Amino acid sequence: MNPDAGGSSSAPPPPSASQGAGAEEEERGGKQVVVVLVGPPGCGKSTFAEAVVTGSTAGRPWVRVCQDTIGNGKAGTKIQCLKAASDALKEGKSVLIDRCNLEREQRADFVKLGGTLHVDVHAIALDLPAKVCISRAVSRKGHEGNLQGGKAALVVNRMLQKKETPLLTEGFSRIMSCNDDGDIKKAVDLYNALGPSDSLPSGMFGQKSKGPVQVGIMKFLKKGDTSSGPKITLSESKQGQQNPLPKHEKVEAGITCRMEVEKGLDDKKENEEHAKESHSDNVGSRTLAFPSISTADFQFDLDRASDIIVDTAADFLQKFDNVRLVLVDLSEKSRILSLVKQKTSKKRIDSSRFVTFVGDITQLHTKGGLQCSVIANAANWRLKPGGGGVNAAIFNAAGESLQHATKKCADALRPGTSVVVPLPSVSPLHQREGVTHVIHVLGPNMNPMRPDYLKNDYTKGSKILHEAYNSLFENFASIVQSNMGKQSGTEMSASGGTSPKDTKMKREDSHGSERMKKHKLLPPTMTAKQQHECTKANAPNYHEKSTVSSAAPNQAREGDGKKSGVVASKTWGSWAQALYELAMHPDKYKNTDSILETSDEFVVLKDLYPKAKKHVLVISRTDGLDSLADVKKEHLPLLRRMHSAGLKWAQKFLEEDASLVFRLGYHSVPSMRQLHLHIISQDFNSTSLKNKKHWNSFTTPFFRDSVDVIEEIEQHGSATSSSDEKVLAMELRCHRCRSAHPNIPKLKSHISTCKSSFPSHLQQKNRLISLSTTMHMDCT
DNA sequence: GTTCTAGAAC
DNA sequence: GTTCTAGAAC
Repeated sequence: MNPDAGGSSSAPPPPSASQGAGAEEEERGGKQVVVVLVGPPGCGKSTFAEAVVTGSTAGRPWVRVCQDTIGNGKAGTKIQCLKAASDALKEGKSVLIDRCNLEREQRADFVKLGGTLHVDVHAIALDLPAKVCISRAVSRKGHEGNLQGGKAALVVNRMLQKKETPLLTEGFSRIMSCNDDGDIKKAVDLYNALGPSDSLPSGMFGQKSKGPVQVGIMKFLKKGDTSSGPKITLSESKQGQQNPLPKHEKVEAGITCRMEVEKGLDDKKENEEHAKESHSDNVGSRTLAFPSISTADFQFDLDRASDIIVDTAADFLQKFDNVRLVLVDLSEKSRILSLVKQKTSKKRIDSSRFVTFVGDITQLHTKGGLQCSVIANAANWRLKPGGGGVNAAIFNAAGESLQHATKKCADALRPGTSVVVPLPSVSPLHQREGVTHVIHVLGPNMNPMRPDYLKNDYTKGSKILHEAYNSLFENFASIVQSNMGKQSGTEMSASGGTSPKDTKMKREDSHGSERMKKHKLLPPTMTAKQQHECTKANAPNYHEKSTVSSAAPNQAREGDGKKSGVVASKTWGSWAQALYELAMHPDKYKNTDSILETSDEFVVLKDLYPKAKKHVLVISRTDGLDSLADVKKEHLPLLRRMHSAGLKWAQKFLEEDASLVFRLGYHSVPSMRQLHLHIISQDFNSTSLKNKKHWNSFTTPFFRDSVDVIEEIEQHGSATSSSDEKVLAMELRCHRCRSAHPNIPKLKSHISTCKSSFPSHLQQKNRLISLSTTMHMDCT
């Protein structure tokens, strides 16, 4: 086997000499090597080491140093291992370090030993799926370290949580990842074929690109306490350099930046307008400037890319108010800018909130008169400076502090993801241009000369580009949200995140994830039988429904839902009929203690699956009024009375428990038909709150405060700014302090103790109902 | 190994 | 909306 093959058919070319010891190694012409095996019990380290020691066909002497057996056949110490390795090296042998070495610190001494003795150090990461390692470790017999059976599963688990992927920066000249038995065999063959004076190319090999990972959660893990718990480095993919903009496209001196593509006085005026607005409204702190991702050196099709930019930007702007996006390109002839501009106007996106800009992204303020505190960088996977284009320009303009700050945030980037780097105030880009954050983004590559070439697979490519922009915008929103938190009185009507700098992530201990003890649910509104009967009785007529107008439900009920011109855009499932049935026939259910109040207009019901200590519904009895989409001006009196009824019940609950805080509101897209107002206490202390959708439906813009809905209908005649269901998939954030949490149990554990005050926008317009607000209301 | 999520079915 | 469960994550 040719050692240059790198042991993996998908291996990228070795990285530049500056990354490893490549050039040096070649000069030395190959010599001994220390191979540090990295992997949990059960990954096959010993088998690997034995296979190399006994199977070497090229005459290189190997020694296996195994901590499990080094103490006269029994487990020994790391010091013994170091001594044995050192002795073997001095005898001219190469060494395989057979111990877990999962943490950087655990393997550092072996790397150092290589340095002291001028021997190359390789890492072989045996990255088999955890469950494979566990099942092997559990079922093995006669293990040298006596780690087998049930105990092994625990140990493997604990170890894997602390795993730190080996990095070249630790001092390894070569890192090879084996993700399955095939990879392992290739690696063994490679080392077996290594003669005494052969050397292997340096760099990273065999990294498997992992499937999509939710960026918010990645951020959470990345930002988390570094002393314990799981860590994910972003170094598990490979990408090449990206030169997003051709170097020859220099900006003219004098009038460097222009709004849009055409020159002229009008544009200059427009530029000045923007600059003025920026200063007066502080819009700069809510502006993201970004280059087109992947369309330059990564050769992504411009037409497709412009579609994706416009789509993702439109989605984003719909979700978040008070933010502005600026697509920047150096050339006034930029095709991507004109395509985007064209498509933006077709889509009727607010032109003040999404603009294209010709100019240098590193001089937007000084040369373009544009305030943008956040800029995006079309980064390379290593997050290194250089490579030309935007990446080089930004790293140059920002100075060394950006490199250091970047290093603190991430080691590398996967295509389709981004990472926020707070720009230190010493950076010239910060001081001169007012840039406070740089978001590095990596898009898909369609350039055969670059790594991770997607071979014209635009299905995959488009998906990754979508992910890249979504990730960029989400990270931008997090920064804005965090800034808003600091500036009292300013609002951004969306949930977002906080920047890594501002969020102190607490990592809950395992007890935090303990499931809550189950307790008996409230008596059901309807028995299963009753529900079934109601469904059966009405099902033929109820299955199709248009949410377009209030007339549609009636139509659907009258016939088969296929009346001419009516396109059913939402189907209510049989389970979604319960509230309708109750609203139409409350008498049938009056004996259940779930019904608190009935009037001609509404029914007040304890939620069958309360998502908080107190959670009731005020259900409208108007036939055909199913969701906010159906609500018109004529329904305002009803909405106001529903609100008053809700308020009354909240006050009643406050008399019982003064510590509660309530919100009254509607779901943007309800799951049950028949318009219903939620009155829910903000403790969210309930076993029925089980998943992300539950949480986000009450803590993101998906939850529409009743006061806002009423105001909106008063002003516009309809509830226009309803959020779509996409926000339900957003990362989990505390509704008080906005900290992010990796899963529901951890989130619930956090909110049970979080004492932060509520975000400022909730504290306005009586969106929150507490004892103090009701007392205030009584007085006025 | 257990915990947790997310998609399908209802 | 919930329940169930496969499989991903830990």
